[in-house]
Amino acid sequence: MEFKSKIKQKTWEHDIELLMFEKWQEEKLYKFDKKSKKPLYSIDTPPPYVNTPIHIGHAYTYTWQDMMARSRRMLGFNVLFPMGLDKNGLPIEVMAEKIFKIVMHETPREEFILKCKKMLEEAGDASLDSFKKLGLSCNDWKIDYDIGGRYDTDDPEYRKLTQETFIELWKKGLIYEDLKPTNYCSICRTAIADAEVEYKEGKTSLNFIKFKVKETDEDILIATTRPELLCSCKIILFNPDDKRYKKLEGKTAVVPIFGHEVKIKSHPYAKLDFGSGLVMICSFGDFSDVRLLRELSIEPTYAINTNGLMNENAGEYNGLAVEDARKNIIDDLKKANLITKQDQIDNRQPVCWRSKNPIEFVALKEFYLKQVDYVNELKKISNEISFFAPESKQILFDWINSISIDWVLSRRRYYGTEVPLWYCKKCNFVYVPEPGKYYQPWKESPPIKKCPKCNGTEFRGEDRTFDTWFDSSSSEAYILGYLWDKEFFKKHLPCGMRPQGKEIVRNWLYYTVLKSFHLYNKAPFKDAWIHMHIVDEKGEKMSKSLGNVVDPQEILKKYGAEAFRIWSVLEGDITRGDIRCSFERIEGSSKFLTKLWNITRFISGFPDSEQNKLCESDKWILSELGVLIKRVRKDYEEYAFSDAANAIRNFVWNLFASHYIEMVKTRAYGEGFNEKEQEAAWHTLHIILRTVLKLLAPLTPFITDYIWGELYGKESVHLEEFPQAEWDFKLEGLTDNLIQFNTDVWKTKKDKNLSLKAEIQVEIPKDLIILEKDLKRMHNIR
RNA sequence: GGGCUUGUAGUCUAACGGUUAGGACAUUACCCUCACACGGUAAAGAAAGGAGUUCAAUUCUCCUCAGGCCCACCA
Repeated sequence: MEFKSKIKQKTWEHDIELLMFEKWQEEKLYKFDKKSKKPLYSIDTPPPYVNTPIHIGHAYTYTWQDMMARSRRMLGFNVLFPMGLDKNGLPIEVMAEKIFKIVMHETPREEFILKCKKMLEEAGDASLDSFKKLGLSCNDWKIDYDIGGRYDTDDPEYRKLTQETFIELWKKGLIYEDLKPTNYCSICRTAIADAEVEYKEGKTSLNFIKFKVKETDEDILIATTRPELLCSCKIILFNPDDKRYKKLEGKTAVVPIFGHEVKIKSHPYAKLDFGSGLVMICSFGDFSDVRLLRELSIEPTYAINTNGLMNENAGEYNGLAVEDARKNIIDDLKKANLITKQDQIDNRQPVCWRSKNPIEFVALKEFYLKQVDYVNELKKISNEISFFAPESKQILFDWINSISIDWVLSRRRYYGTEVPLWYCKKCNFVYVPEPGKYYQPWKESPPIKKCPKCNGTEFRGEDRTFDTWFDSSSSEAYILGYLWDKEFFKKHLPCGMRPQGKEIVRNWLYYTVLKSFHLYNKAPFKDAWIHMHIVDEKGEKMSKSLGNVVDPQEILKKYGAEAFRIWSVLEGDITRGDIRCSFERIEGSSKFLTKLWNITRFISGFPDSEQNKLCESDKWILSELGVLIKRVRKDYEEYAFSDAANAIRNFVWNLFASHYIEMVKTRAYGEGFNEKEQEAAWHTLHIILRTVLKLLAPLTPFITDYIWGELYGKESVHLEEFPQAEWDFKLEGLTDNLIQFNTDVWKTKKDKNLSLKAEIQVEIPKDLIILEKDLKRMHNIR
């Protein structure tokens, strides 16, 4: 029989990928059916920032999410796999400032917002092009199946949800406004987030200042870089192991110039070998002052105002800029002979990332969400989430354990969700509107005409926005249809899966847990998949400055999505460690696609016949296939796609192609076998191929669907169910000996310099005797 | 500085405390064997260092070293 393949070209050509994708889209292949009776599997995908061109890490992790979606679909779930874009907050504002050369606080709010919107519109779709090319099977609540129908976090609908959660939390009494020390830049005149703080290396003078001990009248030396804060000095600390100062425990010190008295206490924060070993804690010189005063329950005395000037607490330095106050106070201390020494030391000063101005802690009234009181409950709820990999759970717990203050919710920014509140101008009554609408209090009137308390008619709208994580931490509610069908939402919370990077465990994951606890008293998801990072070939972090950034578009263009996908899954598991990106290895992995392609070409030459009288070789490979199916199912259930891919590859290449196909080739051609035997081979070859295509479909959706269409189905392979072994053969025990026997024969022929077709005389081992007929033909055994 | 985490050939990745430490990519040699030279058959190549537990350790414990991540940070 002459070989005639149904498929002409010798390799998989990836040009066809985009056409296939468009066809899937037209057919609405992955349409989300909210009325489906199947159990729901929802994926709370991480919306990437729109302003960054999609990074190789996005390409990789979204591909894995797509594998979750596709495998769960085949396993019988109704899958909700939305795509979102994050369009709130600081990075957007910064980009707008850069592009339009404007400064946010100097631009009218309305105008600034319009500029942000304009910029986002232009950038939005470009970000999604790579996702499309990767073949992601996203779907959405509202849109049937169209990756362009993703959700945006700055959509009025989304912001409505954010505000609704705020209102609910407010009603539960979990939100309060309080005057607390906050990072503040006096040039930008705004509170700034920790993420906006930069550090500047520099020299500064460490001043050794004399204090008096009240009880003993002795002098002690305190080293400080911030003498202008003497007026706000609240306590003096020494290390518990510091023998020099043991005697000072509980005594009182008198602050020079200002004359107020403060306690002296031992505390491990004070270091033995720094300065004099005595440290004064002021309100507030840095983060640790804030932390310590809170820990020691000491009421702060603020010395600096929001305008960056010293206030009335600074006595004669009132009204001076911080720098000037420092100069003056040092002069005064010197005149009074109260400074014994000034050392020049290196230090890192926190500065505003934008103005490079030193940051001060000033008292600002901000909104807080309670969390400190609920740490144990949060841990309990977090324990209900299964982590992949399990070790990643610790990252969340470490963070929960480090929580010491409530969550500062409000920001003095423009492009974010507004805090939905109004204040009565007459009596200061706080009006909280009813949920169900998107409110913009800075430009709208409240939905009431009169103040319920004093009948006043004038209101002031709140002008602050939320921390963007306050938006993000409701993504699970958003995707589960909270806005459109509360019953559905209630029924399906917790969401099936939260996939995300480990670097945002402390905000995105944590805050979502926090809000879900407060609002629904439930864990937000069943599973959390926490990934590490893609690094370059040498294991270095990719960064623009190093010039080692890999653009996924380049890979997609050169090798295609399928090559990228099979590489991403054969290379390793990104939940267990960083993944190195190497073009060479992508090319290497893609050889498997060619192998699969050529196996298909071979099999496609034979009819897909029905046959019940299988030979023993057929039963053997089907036994192995049965083992593979079970294994892959388990791997898919546990998101171990890498393990599954390697198992499939190993089966296809090292068992099926190398041994089974070689064994039955002559039988399939009908040389020396009867028709029944020949048909048994055809039948088995097709069963295996069909099953392998189904097993691979979630990993490599293009090539499998293409082959499926050519050989088997009118309908897509992606509508198939996960395969089951409909046979019960148990011959997998033969495998090791079979491989060994074949290897030995090949080696013998090679050693004797014989062609593989040459006749040879060997003895077939006893346990393989059932395969005798195929083996004899395979090796041309006499 | 504190915490978490990881160290298997040039690279990537496996293996209940007992294996000749398996496989892949790259390398080398031989082979165009009618699905595939993006293939086949072979060859060479590995446990970071040290101590302990054990009859037995790549696997468990500790220390050192080297990465990675997170947090804090010199008053």
